[in-house]
Amino acid sequence: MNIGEAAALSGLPPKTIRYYEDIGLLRPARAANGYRDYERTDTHKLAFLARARSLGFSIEECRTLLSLYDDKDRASADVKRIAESHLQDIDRKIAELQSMRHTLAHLVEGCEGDHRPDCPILDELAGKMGAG
Amino acid sequence: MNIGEAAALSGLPPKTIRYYEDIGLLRPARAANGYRDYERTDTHKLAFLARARSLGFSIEECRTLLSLYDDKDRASADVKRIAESHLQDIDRKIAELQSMRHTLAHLVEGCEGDHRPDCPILDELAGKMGAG
DNA sequence: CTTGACCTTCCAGTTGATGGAACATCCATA
DNA sequence: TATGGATGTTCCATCAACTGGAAGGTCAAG
Repeated sequence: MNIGEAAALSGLPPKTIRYYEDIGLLRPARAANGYRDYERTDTHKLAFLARARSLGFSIEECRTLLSLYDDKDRASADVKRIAESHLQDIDRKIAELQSMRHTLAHLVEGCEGDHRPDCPILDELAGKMGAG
Repeated sequence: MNIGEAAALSGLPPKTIRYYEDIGLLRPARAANGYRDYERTDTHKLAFLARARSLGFSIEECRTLLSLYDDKDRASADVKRIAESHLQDIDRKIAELQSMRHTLAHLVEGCEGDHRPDCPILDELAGKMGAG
């Protein structure tokens, strides 16, 4: 099938699919006219990639996951290790965002939000830490 | 002062400071020898930028915040609006990450993590949604 | 006068795509 | 058979927000 159909089946835009080919994630066959020619299994792998990416796995992680997916003899522990490491990444990001949220919410609270120019948000961003 | 000292005072690497100049965030004076020449107020602004960036404000938000910082007549409401909108962005990101975390943790839980090739993580990424 | 730390500019690369130009191909219809 | 529109192809540029490195200029100390 052509790239358009593969795109519809996998949920990835054609541009992205070509990009994934560029970086060597998935190389489809070529038809006589030079068009990319995707198999059913290719669209499965593309959908796999779409899902893994949406879960925040990096392209390099996806590359590894895909090779594990292709390897019928791999141990599930290999996959689990990657997933757990990614889980830790996510936890770190959440913690960081929550810390940012905390600080920012505090700044917003202290600001009157009126017509006057006095603004504790700018003051604190500027390093003039006040009472709060 | 030279860029090195401004970097030390603001906490930003010289490369980043030059980049900020490139994109028009902060244009310092130049000394006779062509070196950038920073004032005290410049280093305050650089530190302001460092802090705003570390709180996740985008460069464009920083540009706006900096112009508000410079404008003695601005209303604190203007600043508060930006900060609140950014707070919402953060909340959205946290929610997204937590949803990812949830799904992924569920996958990891279901995986034996042993020598056998059966791996629910890959299965589910592939779209074969099982019992769980 | 040399050494080395610092400064300058410019160009390339990062991540993960996305937009567009210029051109080829295919299919359906007039 | 012509033609027109929807596809497909390649390549190049762009986004955020820097970072690294090359090639060279300047400065202060010894």
